[in-house]
Amino acid sequence: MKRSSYCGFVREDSIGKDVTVCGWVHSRRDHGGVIFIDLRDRTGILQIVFQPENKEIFAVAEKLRSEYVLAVKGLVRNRPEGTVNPNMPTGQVEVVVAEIDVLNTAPGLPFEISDYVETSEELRLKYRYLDMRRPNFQKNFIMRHNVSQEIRNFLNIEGFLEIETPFLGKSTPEGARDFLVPARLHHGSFYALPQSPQIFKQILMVAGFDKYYQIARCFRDEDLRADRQLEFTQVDLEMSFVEENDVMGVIERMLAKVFKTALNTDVKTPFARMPYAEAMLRYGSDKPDTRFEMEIKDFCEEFKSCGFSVFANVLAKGGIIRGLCIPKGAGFSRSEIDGLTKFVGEYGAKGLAWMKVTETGAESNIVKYFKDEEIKAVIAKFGAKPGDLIVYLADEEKIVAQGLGALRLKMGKELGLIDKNKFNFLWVVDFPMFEWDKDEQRWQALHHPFTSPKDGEALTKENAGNAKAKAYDVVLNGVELGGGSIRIHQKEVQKKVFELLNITEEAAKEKFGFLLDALSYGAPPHGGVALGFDRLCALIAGEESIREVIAFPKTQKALDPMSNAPGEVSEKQLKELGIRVVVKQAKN
RNA sequence: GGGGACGUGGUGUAGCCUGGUUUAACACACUGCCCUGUCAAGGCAGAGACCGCGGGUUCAAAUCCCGUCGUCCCCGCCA
Repeated sequence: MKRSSYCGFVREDSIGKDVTVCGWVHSRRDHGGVIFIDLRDRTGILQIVFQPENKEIFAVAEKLRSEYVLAVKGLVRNRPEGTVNPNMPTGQVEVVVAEIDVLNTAPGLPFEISDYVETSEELRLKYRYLDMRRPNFQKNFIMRHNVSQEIRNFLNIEGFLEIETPFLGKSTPEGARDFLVPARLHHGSFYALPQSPQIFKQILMVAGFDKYYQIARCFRDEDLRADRQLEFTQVDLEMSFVEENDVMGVIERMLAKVFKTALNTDVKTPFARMPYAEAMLRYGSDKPDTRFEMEIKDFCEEFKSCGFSVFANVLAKGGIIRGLCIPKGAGFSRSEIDGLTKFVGEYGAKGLAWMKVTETGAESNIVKYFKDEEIKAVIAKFGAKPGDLIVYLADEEKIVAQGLGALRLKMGKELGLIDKNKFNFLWVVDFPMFEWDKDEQRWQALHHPFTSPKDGEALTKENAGNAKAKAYDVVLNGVELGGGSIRIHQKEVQKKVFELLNITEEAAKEKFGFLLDALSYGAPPHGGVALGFDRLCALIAGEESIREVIAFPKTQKALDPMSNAPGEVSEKQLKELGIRVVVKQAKN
């Protein structure tokens, strides 16, 4: 039997015609005299009917079980009056089976294939081929395909060229841990899988390809999270003879197109823009979720001469005091507030000061240390109402911002302040060039070492902390969708940046001398951006984890329960690679 | 490297705090039978777990303690 239609495509216009459909038995409803089967393929579910008049076929139908694979031929007809199912796209019609081929059978399943039943992550990954049969999952993957095609179409029309860059490259000194691949022909040497196509795409600009893109797999050997996998996909692009606005404009138009196609949502362009410093102050994050207010406020001024020694000491040491007003939080119990304290402790905060706003002022165990006008100033700054809870962190700026930022998000979620139907796009701009690494006592590139400073920035040790970069991150609903920058195209500027980063000339030459060489041969001004494609798809699908939009992801411990990767290899393989010692992890 | 949550028939959970009256309960799935219009079908009957694994406490452990393994979330890390 040759398939004439997908299940999901059999609609009213097929009524009166014969169709042949193929698929899996999604469910079977045996009424004794009539048997219904929901036949499922990637396009949807179609009801097929077996009636007892056709004894031979009816006997076959009685033996069908979940996930058997069928080909059936029959007449499409309107369902009898009163039996139309308005919840199904194909609910108006049904196929009366005249011929059937049972193409395959299946044993009892390890879990139900249903959008209604949650199964443990491990089982789902072990039987990923069954997990992926779930209609929601299929929908996610069809969406992912459509989004990637929309991106390709858009970029093609805008004049971008798709060019592939190598997976086997050279290990780079900064950034994430590389995956290494031993070189069989050069014992003792290793290729590295790319963390991103960054250097290659810049060299493509030097080569004159002007507008490049690639939907590229990237690899980072770091610990996994709900939004991080060892390998992930980036929409990577780079352009020549452009400035920040040009690159940002491409991304805005592209994302607007994608959201229109995928969700029929109109995205307003241009996106809002917020300087990095403002994002850190108001939201305690470089990827603010602006779907709800509850902003952080600074109280260094209000408390500069307060009588609370904890605050005074922090200020004296150059720290800061900021606070958050939790609406109706005064009802929190002491242990709930202890929970909040523990929560901000994860971000390095040593404590959490708090006061409950009352009709007359505020109350808590520390209120006595403050003057009335200090408390009034705080309440006025927040516009706080009686019944609200105000919490403060006092510490070095990074800890305060991160702690309150995380607390803001947690409270926003728990208090239901977030409108899930909103898509708030935002550019975070004016990033600093460098960030001081306390542990290593040196400047680190906030973005990457090829990021151009703003015009006229002095690249001196004294100004390193103030220098701003031509860098931009695109944020959606508190998720960092991607980021990019205008790159350094002049050798002299690059040299200065390396100096500040403490990368010696030799080290720079050794690690990416080929990029520096390339830049010296007439590099055009250029810049680009990379978007996390998995994160984008997860947001569109409304999924919390990118695993829901990746076909074969790894577990949190970086394992694949289906293939059992990673696995041991033979002595012979190791010998060929010139690897002599196998270090096995000790049992304890 | 660190913190937290979870682990009970095939699946999802309850029971665990306050150990014994649990022959470990419920729902879904599964098997058989009934049923000619269901669609997360319905009815009846049935099979199926010694409670992740190891050790300890106790007269007695799914329940308390220690360890271990696995899954997830978070911090660190991810330029």
